[in-house]
Amino acid sequence: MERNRARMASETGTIITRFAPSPTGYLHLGGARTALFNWLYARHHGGKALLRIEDTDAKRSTQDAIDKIIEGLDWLGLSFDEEPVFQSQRAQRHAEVANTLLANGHAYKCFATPEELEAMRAEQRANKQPMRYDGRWRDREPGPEQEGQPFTVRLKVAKDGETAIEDQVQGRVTVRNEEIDDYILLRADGTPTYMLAVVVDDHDMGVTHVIRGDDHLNNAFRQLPIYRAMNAIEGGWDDPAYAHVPLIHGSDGAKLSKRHGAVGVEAYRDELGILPEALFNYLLRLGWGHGDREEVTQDEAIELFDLDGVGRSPARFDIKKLQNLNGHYIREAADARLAGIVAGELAGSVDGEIDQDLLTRAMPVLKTRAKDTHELAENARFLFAKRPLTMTEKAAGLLDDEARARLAQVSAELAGQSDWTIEALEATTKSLAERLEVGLGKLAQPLRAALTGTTTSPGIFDVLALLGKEESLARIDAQAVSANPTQD
RNA sequence: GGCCCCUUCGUCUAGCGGUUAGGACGCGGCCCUUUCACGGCUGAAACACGGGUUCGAUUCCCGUAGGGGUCACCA
Repeated sequence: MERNRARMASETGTIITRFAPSPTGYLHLGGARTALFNWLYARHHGGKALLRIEDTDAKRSTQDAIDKIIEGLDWLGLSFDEEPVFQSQRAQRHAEVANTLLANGHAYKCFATPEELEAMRAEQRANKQPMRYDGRWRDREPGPEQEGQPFTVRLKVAKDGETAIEDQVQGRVTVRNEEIDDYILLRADGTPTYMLAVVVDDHDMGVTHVIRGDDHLNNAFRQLPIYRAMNAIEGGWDDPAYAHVPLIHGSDGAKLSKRHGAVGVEAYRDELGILPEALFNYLLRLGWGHGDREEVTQDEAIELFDLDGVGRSPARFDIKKLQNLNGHYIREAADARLAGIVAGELAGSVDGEIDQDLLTRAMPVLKTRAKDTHELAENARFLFAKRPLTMTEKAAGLLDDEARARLAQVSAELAGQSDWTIEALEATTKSLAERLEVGLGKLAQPLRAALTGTTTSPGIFDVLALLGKEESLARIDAQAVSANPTQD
């Protein structure tokens, strides 16, 4: 695959990005945004967005995590090109590159034991020296005593000069080469380290733009020497372009933790009732801006997104803004789709069948009143309530004798109503209020309590129309006579 | 601790030498109104600090402070 694709990419100028999560948990917000930016950059430039699962740590990687990540990406509407690459399956190729490096003098064998290295670090720590490998095997030939001993393969990094990258987000960043130690490429058991694997995989996959969290910024300076060494040896290993995106912090400014956001994206759907397009939009605006644009659809995002719109400072996660955006997208969403979601959420906690058609018809007046799908479902619950309705405390308090008497009058009036439409119902009720010389509220609030069991709901005429004449009158009549007649 | 990055309203951001420093969320007020929302109008709210450069700095440079990241035979 490898070289062909790499060559093809550089020759055609096709932009190739990749999202490379390690499947040790779920797809959290930070990962989702990194995935989003990679995806958008590729789509905007007509390139390819690839997915690579960095599962080389067998102890921590699980199939469940892999499924969760892919599900999460899918839910957000991010579809990647080609089948995902599993890093664990490429160990041989990684070793091959390490050996090429070794054979060409760009890497060397190190026989230091883990214990020895730990002692070295302890000493550096005690002397307040920077902690890094001291190069003790860099220029040393193994003697007879090393015969048959385990060794690691380390990259031979230039000791003088400096390395600079033109980061697409952070700008020019320079690090002195002495800061970069001869890190391990191949472990004593012959398996590749992450640092080697990313470079080899990115190269072989033809990745032209490495867009990732800026916790990897320092890694760029460690990874670049591999590209340069391989380029010197066999050519075709051009430096990729880098874009290090600032991390997302919790609302308290600290690193994202389980407390605030380091949960899988599916939790936003299941626990917070968030729509994928809302999270998509929110994530996009977290760290990226385009003038005054706030509400951006997926298609618009593809059109507008570019790396120069990405900010350099870390952003805090703000649930309030996400919820506001979610409310916006709920109002935009198709009624039938929302009805489907709500039916799913209500299933099991509602007696009898859930009439999705009724739900769909109710959606236009329901969706302006919810900022998440849970709230939407709760607000729809009255549609399926069974008589006698359970009253909230406020609703019960509202239904005093006077209110009940009014309900009886309304019932009598509405019983003769043949045209059960919002307009007709409104006209009838208003004229009744006028005749009784009371404000409409005096009739509407008791009606609301009787019809929904609560004091807040969509417009009362909408409710009447939705419930239909028979059910409406039944609910009204159930409350029109005092449930607890005064004993006198 | 070494190295690297960051710093405009509480939060997300626009700004790319000269602006009444703009928008959005949140917050306050008003309007709409049968409740709750939605919607509309409106108000309070920011250039971290100190030096430079410049006729002029939010904007460019250098410090300081604060925040973050990273220093494994993890990824």
